[in-house]
Amino acid sequence: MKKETRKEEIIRVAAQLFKQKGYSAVTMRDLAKAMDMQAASLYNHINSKQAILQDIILEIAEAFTEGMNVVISESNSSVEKLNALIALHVRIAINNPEGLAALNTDWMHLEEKLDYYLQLRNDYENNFRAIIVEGIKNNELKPVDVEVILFSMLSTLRSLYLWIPKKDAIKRQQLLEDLTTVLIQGINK
Amino acid sequence: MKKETRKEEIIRVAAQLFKQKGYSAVTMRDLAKAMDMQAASLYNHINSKQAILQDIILEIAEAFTEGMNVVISESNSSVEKLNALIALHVRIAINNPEGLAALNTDWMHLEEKLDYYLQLRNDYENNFRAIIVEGIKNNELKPVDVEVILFSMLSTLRSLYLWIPKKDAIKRQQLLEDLTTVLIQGINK
DNA sequence: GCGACTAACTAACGATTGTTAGTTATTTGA
DNA sequence: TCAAATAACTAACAATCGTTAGTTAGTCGC
Repeated sequence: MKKETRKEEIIRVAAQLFKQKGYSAVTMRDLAKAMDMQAASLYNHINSKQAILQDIILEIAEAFTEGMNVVISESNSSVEKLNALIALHVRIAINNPEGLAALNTDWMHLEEKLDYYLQLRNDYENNFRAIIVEGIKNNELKPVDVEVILFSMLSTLRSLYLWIPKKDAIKRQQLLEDLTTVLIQGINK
Repeated sequence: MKKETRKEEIIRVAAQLFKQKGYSAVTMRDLAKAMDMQAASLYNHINSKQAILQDIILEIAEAFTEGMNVVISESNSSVEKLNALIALHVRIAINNPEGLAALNTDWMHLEEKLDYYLQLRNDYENNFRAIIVEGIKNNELKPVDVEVILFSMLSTLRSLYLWIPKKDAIKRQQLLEDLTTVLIQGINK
């Protein structure tokens, strides 16, 4: 475990504040107070407020892209791939719920990096959609509207950051199993 | 169809802007420009920026509370109640996706009305949870962790505002049916 | 025709915003 | 031991924020 640099600490605390109030409502003076220093001192470590947001969001977006590539290349059946994607979302949400909050609610405030982020997100959704289409085609999944399945799964997986912090470590292990049941098998008996 | 007052028009346009950038990032001058007037002129019709947010969010929150009461009093089986709740969310999301965006992402910026909103939301979630618990108890639903079912359904239903605007009127009718299948029956064949 | 209402305007207010400049104290590596 | 790097500070900048005051032009009911 490498020791956290001052810059990393600022970015971590910033992500916590962004989760509470959103990027736009957090001032550099808010962040400074949470770090117990003056606002101007922050600039010894970071370049701008915008750069903090980019750091937080793009790190996660790239982790999703990388995870998707692993899933596509390593998993076999469509349901296996979907299971692996659920696990990917749970893992990232456990590791960094605050960062995920920023990604989900403040991505539109990315400035120069907005196009890059949207490209990563579109690619990810297209890969996700292709797995579902494949699953329907080879008779693994019910022939329900692809967009509805995609929307339902992504909505749930993208909201994990809101719920995971409320669960203790023990229940988090059970979460992956239960979530897979609900999303794949349904709840009707 | 009653004619829209100037105040209602301002609130409707404000909701559109809030959906795009979030409450904090929208300035009164942004809103004025979208209304093709000066920022100061807005105050002939509304009391404050905060009052606009309250109008938007509380109207929807109260519609959900009312809808939940109807569902509880009128539906019979637990699955019927869940079906009715899905329909409730779809209906509200079709009627007012912009307002739902504000409710979902900017509720924490409610000031005096924050406690009232949180009370409505907690009551709603508790009612939703009780329906699921009842469904498991009377053997209508699989005995999966209640919180996971609740989380999964609410995440999907609360994200509807993001997806519904992309669908045309014809596909929206099919949406309710497909969504019910996915959320209740699952996608595995 | 006239007062009241509606709905816009210009000008400006004090507060807050992100950020820069310049300085100082402490810690570290050769 | 001493220069360099680290990390904080005070003071202040121009820009923008939500909002108020005061005014004006058009519209409606009597």
